[in-house]
Amino acid sequence: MPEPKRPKGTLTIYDVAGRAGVSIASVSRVLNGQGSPRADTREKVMRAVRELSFVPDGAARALSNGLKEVIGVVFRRGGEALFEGEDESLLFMDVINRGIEVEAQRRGFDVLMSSVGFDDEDVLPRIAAIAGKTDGLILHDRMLSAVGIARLADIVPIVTLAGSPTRASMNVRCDNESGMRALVQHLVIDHAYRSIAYLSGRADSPDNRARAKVFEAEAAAADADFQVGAPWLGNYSAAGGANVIASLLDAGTKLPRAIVCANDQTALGVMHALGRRGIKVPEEVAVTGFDDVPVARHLHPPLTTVRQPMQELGARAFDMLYSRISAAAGTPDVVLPVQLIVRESCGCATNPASRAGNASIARSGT
Amino acid sequence: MPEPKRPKGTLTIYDVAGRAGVSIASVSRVLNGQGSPRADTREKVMRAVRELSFVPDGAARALSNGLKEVIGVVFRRGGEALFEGEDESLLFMDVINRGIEVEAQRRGFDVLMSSVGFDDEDVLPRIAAIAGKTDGLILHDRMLSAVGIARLADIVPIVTLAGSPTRASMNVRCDNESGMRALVQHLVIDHAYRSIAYLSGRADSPDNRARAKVFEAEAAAADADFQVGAPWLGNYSAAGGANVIASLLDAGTKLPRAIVCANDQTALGVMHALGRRGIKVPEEVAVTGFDDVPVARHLHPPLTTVRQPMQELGARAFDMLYSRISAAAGTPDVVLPVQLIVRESCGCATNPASRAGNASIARSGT
DNA sequence: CTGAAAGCGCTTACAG
DNA sequence: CTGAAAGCGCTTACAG
Repeated sequence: MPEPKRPKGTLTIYDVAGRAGVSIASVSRVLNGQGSPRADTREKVMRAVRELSFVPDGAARALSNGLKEVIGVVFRRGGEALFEGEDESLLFMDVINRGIEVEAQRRGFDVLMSSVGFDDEDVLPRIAAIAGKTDGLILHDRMLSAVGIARLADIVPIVTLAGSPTRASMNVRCDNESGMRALVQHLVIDHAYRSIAYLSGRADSPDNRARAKVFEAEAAAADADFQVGAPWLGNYSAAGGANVIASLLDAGTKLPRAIVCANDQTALGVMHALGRRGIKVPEEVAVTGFDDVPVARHLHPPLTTVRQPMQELGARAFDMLYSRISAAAGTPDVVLPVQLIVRESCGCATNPASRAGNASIARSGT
Repeated sequence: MPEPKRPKGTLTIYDVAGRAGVSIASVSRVLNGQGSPRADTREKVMRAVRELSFVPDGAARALSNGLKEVIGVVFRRGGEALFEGEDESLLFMDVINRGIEVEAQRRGFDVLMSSVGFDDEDVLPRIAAIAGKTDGLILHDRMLSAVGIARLADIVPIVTLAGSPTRASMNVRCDNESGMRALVQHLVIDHAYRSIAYLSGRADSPDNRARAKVFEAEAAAADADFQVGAPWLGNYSAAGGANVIASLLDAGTKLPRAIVCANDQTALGVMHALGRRGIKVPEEVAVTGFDDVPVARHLHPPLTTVRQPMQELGARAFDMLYSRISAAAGTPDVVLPVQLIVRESCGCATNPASRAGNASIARSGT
């Protein structure tokens, strides 16, 4: 006997119960593996579920048991004009998000991915709406003020990325200090460069501040000439890096022997700007990045940088959120180790046998 | 007077109503802009909402009005062993997903991103669970059989990507036919290559079948020697492409003058394999891709390929789903135009003034 | 314009 | 083990 197809087909647990000849409570128990339903009860229910292709409504479920099994991830998108060679998809956020998603899946959680524009002013209402649809939030770098975080933290647990923990929220970040220390030491000690500059990221970024601080300390410790601040202010974008170089060159400034960029994107812009002026990297000016984005190994020369475990960063962020959701516990502050990746843009030698693609050995120029 | 902080803090619309001295209906109306609440009613409600940092629960809302304002996106992740230089983040899925998300946001929808492993067998239950949490589904290439789609389509509207529409689902895809036609004609006519092969993608992929078919037709029409099938079976991965070349070379086979790869990833693997054997691209063998992934312009030589409007593909997919959700209407089948991107791997000349990064002009080798 | 009340589709004590 | 019933936090006719 064909089923009387309901027009707007919302099949409910009542339909299943009716067809199986049991109560809705039994259907629910079978579906969720609660209690110990009798074998034949289970059979009847499963058959009805199969025949009807029944799928329980997530909203009803969430409302009933207070768990949506969804977390939200919020990040900034676009904003800076795209620079040639700079593609949004090389942004490391994607890798972090992938890490979050994979880990979430292990726990049966799904992930609401939501981006907000770089210049959007009042993002709190938007993030609040997401909070209402989820059990917890992971916020990428510089999404919300401490006040905004505190306000939302009353609604759902929050983990921030590359920030710092607050009274109300947890944080995961990478060990900028060790990474920058290794990088600067490589330049001023291994390569013995005596003049060196730090081309910054956004001034308000905690990552940037941490990197700048260690840069100064290590350069000073090695007694190298170093430059930071005023003319060297970038914004994490390739265009920002390129602009700084262009301005300095236009002003007739002599460049230092090595330029430490706040991130890979900036380094990309710097290398491009140097290339346009015919300045050779690394022969005349060495350039380094930070992040190890996928394209870093494909640059000319391949970029020396610091690799952050981005996928793990995402996974850890989810773990922290999950333990907070399920157990109201969780470490508030986690710092992940990083790794110096020596390629060629720092001036290191080349392995002519290998094409681009290796971690620490790659061929420079031709 | 300090609020008596509820331990597990779930603030509800009742709390707001109480504080504002109105009914929950009024709170709801103010919050949703329904009806015409009096100015002072609105005031009182908004103040209470602000003071309490109230955020309505998405699950309750969804259950009540039958709209979750969430759509699901499902795609395959990982699987193929990563090849050097091949990074997951260059997969074009990310770009498509970005397109979906941006468009969804315009409508106030959020996006549940969910990946399943490449080799996961029984994905239907997992996708069904996602269907239960959303108002509609966008399925990337080859996620579900027609039967699986039909089953889920009773629950939520479905848009597939790069497939074909079914009685129950809609589809968006790019115009493989025109793209491949332009590409092959460029090789056999503009470059006058007389021998040419198609290194395929996964045999079960609709995109692959469409591309293969046009390849054959155009090569035959130009009276060129062409090879397809048996030894030329790839799987869309760089490793797959490299393996085909290695096997052919090991078997002493003479390669054709040009190799048309099913996608950019495959071309990446092919170029790498050729490089290892000292075979020059494009001087000895020309290689082309399909997709125009971000890294394509950074290869050596820059890859000639066909650009698909991936971001727009995603946006259109959402639009189709949205009109189906909100109006029960929607075109079931959309085909988007593509563009031939001529760089250097096909044998085209170079513009020495520009470094990598331009669309159709870039410098080959050194 | 506003409030009391029903209902959205589940889960889960509570009896039996 | 199983069923009747309450309740999760909203929205929305329906009266007033």
